[in-house]
Amino acid sequence: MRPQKVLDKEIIIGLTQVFRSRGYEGASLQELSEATGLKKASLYHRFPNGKQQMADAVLNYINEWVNDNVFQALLNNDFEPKIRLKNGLSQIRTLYDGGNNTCVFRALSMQAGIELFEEQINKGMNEWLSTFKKIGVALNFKPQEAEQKAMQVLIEIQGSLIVTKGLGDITIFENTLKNIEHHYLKA
Amino acid sequence: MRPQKVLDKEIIIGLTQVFRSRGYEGASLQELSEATGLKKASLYHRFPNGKQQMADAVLNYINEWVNDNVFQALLNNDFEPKIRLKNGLSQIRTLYDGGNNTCVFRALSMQAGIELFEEQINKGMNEWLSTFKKIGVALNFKPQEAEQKAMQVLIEIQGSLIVTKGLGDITIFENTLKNIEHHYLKA
DNA sequence: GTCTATAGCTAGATAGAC
DNA sequence: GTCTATCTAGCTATAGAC
Repeated sequence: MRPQKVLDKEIIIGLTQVFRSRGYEGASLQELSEATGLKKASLYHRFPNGKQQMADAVLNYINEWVNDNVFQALLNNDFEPKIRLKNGLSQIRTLYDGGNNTCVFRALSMQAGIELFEEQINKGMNEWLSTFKKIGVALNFKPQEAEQKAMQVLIEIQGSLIVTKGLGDITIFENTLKNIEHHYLKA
Repeated sequence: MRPQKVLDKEIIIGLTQVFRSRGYEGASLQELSEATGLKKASLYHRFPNGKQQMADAVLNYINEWVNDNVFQALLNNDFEPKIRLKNGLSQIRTLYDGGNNTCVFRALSMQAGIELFEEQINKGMNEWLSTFKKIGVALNFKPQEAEQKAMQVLIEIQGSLIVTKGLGDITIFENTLKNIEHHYLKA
């Protein structure tokens, strides 16, 4: 693993903004350069394998962020399950900026992207599933029910982000987060 | 409206395949040419405004297909509501080839695409919502419930397609269609 | 480690023969 | 209406000065 200087994180954040909004093919080196404040040649110094390595770093960064924030909140045994769920959903709200951001999985899973990043996207989604299964079990659902609920959560989050974008209405995303909470807590 | 020769439809189908799998920026004129069997210059003869007009035609084509098949099945008063729902979902299965196809709305709603096609995507999604609201009302849900259910359907279809792609498992899409049917018929 | 400059290529788009 | 040939601009990527 490369050593993480302070500046590195700022670069990754810039790359993330571009890839998540434009997708893999839509993200040009020029725009990546502008978003990071590094000239193209400097980006290639940091990422010798070019654009693919940059997108790869973005996926790793988001994966870490989700682990450290979303999953950490959901699994933190200092709180009771209901609170953990609320906190986890709150982190998800932050991750997608209340519905304004698109999901990196979505952005990088069109044809060209999925061919390059299939493994990471696959692994990432499975981690969402297994973590939400755990919170379901903690909330006293049977393992099989918890598994189904986890899949439902993943689908609803992804779907609501697409519909939010298509209709230009972030209340759709917000309502979906509320519905997810209710589905877990009412039964 | 341009006169629709037989060949025109084949061209649109080729364009659709490319745009839906690669997105707007990912679809190159070369690939569009290969998929349609027309050289680039010939494509420009048919679509003087270039790539944007081609994607526009794809959106119109899919919109028509959905109207003639999905919505027609859902609204056809020759059948009772339960049957209409089943038939509509069956058409949706065809539209997305059982989960193998991505949705054109999704493919064309990344940054570059949404800027160009916002209006059509917005309109298209709203037609899904209003049609599914109608089938909900026909199944005796209150208008407000029917509206919520319609939104839920749109979200679940879009989300399941994303997750299906990300996990490479078309049973996810199939299960979602089954769940949608149950949600309408059990209550 | 960052930059300017540029290579090599492919993109979208046109001109003009047939 | 379709084609070959070509234009320009933008792309990813690299060379080499500092």
